Amino acid sequence: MKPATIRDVAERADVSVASVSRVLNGAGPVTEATRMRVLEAVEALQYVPHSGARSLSTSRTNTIGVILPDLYGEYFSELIRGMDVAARARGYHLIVSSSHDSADEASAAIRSMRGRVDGMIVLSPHVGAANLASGLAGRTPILLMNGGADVERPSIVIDNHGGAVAAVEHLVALGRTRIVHIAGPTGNLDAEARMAGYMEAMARAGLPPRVVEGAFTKASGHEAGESLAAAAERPDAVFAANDNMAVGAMLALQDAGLRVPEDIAIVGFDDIPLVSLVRPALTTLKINIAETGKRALQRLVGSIESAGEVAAAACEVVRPELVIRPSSVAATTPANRYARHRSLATAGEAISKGEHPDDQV
Amino acid sequence: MKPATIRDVAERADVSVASVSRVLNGAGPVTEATRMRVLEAVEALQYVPHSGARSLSTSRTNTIGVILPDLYGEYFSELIRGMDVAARARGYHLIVSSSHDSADEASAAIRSMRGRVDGMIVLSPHVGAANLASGLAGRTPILLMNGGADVERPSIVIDNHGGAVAAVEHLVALGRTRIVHIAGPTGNLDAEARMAGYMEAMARAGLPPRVVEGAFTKASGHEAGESLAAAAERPDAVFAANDNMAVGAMLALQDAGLRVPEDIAIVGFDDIPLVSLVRPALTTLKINIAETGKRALQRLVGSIESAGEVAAAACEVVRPELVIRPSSVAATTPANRYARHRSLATAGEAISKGEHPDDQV
DNA sequence: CTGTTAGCGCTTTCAC
DNA sequence: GTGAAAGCGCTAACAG
Repeated sequence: MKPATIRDVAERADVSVASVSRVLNGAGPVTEATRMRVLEAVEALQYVPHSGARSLSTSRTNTIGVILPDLYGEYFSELIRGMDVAARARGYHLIVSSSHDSADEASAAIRSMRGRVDGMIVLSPHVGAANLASGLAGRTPILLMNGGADVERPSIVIDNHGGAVAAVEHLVALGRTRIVHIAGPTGNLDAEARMAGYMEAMARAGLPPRVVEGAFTKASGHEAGESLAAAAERPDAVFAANDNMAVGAMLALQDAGLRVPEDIAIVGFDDIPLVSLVRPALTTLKINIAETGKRALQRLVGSIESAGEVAAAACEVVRPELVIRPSSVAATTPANRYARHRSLATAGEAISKGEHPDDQV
Repeated sequence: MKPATIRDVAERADVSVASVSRVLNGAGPVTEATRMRVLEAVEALQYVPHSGARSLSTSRTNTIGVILPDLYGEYFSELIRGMDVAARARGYHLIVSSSHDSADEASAAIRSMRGRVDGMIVLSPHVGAANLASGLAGRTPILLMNGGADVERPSIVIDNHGGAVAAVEHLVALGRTRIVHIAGPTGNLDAEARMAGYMEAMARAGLPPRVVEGAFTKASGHEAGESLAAAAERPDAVFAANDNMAVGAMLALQDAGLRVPEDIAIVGFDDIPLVSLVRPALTTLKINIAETGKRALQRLVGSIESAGEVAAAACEVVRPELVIRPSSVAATTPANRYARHRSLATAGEAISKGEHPDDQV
């Protein structure tokens, strides 16, 4: 008892498969009479077109693939959410593939998507432009989001350098002088650009740079925080390469008895939803993550549908915005309990405003 | 300059397409000689099989669809992460579809997956067993995770009732008597079961129930918290139907000047990563979310590959585990600063242990 | 307006 | 061992 095919429908409606196809796709002329007959047959047979077969003949899958290095944390889920919204609005499906530990795995994943997607968005830092150029994806349109400003192909990059500079300048303006950077993993282009921005801004401010390693994870931030707390010369500010590490570091520092921001100010990067829920809420460089994902998908679909026209193979830059929260600037009122209230109010506000529209189980 | 097809490879290797297929699939006998020739041609032509076409002839897509109501927050991202891990381990792709506001939309999404997936995991609360039964998905194997313990078809459900009872009993054991429940959205089976558990446990304890509405979102929890803080008779404990609402409520209550857990204890449900990062960390009913997602995928794939054998159409139950954190039980030491330390240490511990393996940008 | 037919790219009997 | 050919389900010319 297999599902009905277009042929079954044609038979039952006593028309040709072509007519059925026409009716179903709203393409081509059809009498109202046949139209009805077809629809009735479709109904009776519970017919649903086989999209795989359709793809084969149209060579369009209405699916776009997303290659991620990982699926942990809010950064990626926000990104996917944005993409999903845009995709569904344009009638596309999303096929996600993550956890590629090596360049080989990522390549394999990309390859395995051929014939399955109309284009893909690639975030894997392992996948260099070289890999892609080597025909990995064949003629499949690709949009890069892996931090490398690639002038040759469509991509979206964050202005990491500018963001980092803004972070440091903010801390310097606050009078902090011993500003440490918790770096992201080496090899990650976003991480490296943030570090470069930090170095440059520090140099410009005439301050000695100090970098401790991190891996973009909360755990690595926590470790970094512990080492800083135990260090001989304690910093008075931390600029972490992403929010996860900033949160991890903050917990470790607080754990060590330091007050944030009085003893040590903290600035993160990304503005994941989490940062406005921790205490104190984190100052960070805000990227509208979901919006960026949405934008990425729109651009990709645009270039797919314009089918090779002006491919607008440009590199779009997203400029993060400094959002100041209590982790760097204590409330204006000196009294400590007021500071606390201030911080809570801030977070509360973010929530009720629906800034991060929220989760459902 | 279109991508090479199997025919191109056959031509170049001077063999038949059948042989190419055999070599590539490792099926059927082939001389080492032709084998080499084929592989060489594949290499030269950068040939990658068109999975769409393969699907059409094998009627297997190696893709499973995931229908979600939403994509907000950590619950779903953790779930997807678990599924993705399991999927990739078994050679499957994941196609996600979310944001279905209505039953119709969800149905359409399910239907549009026909011919595209080998099976699907459905979480949309809108999709009742009835809809599914009416052939929506045709013969496509489905695994339900929408809270309804459906004995007739494969599903995974959380023991919401038991979890809720455990939550209330925990609070009662702590001596709390004015325990309020922040409920999830009506119509959501998980939410309703949690509420029922709450009611039963309260009755059993001889305590008057008191329920305030919520919607599983942080914002709704925040609102609920505000109303509770302003209420005439202030509760001394809150059991929220999920962690998001618990966190939202906690922020509102703290905002209103209440101390957690001294003035009011809070218990959530789910154990999303976030809850061990807020202050105080939240007591909650832990579901190993990623693990559950992994399990769901494994079961589905199992039933797909056993192709109708003992379909094990059972309803599997996941029992949440009460994890006690400082939001319900203050540290043993009376001094306040110690309590603070305790709470931080707890969270720090969770991080460094890699309980929530973490994010990368 | 409608039916016929030729593929889309691959797998898979079934002969040779 | 290998090749020829028949589809998988659908769309898209091209005739009628």
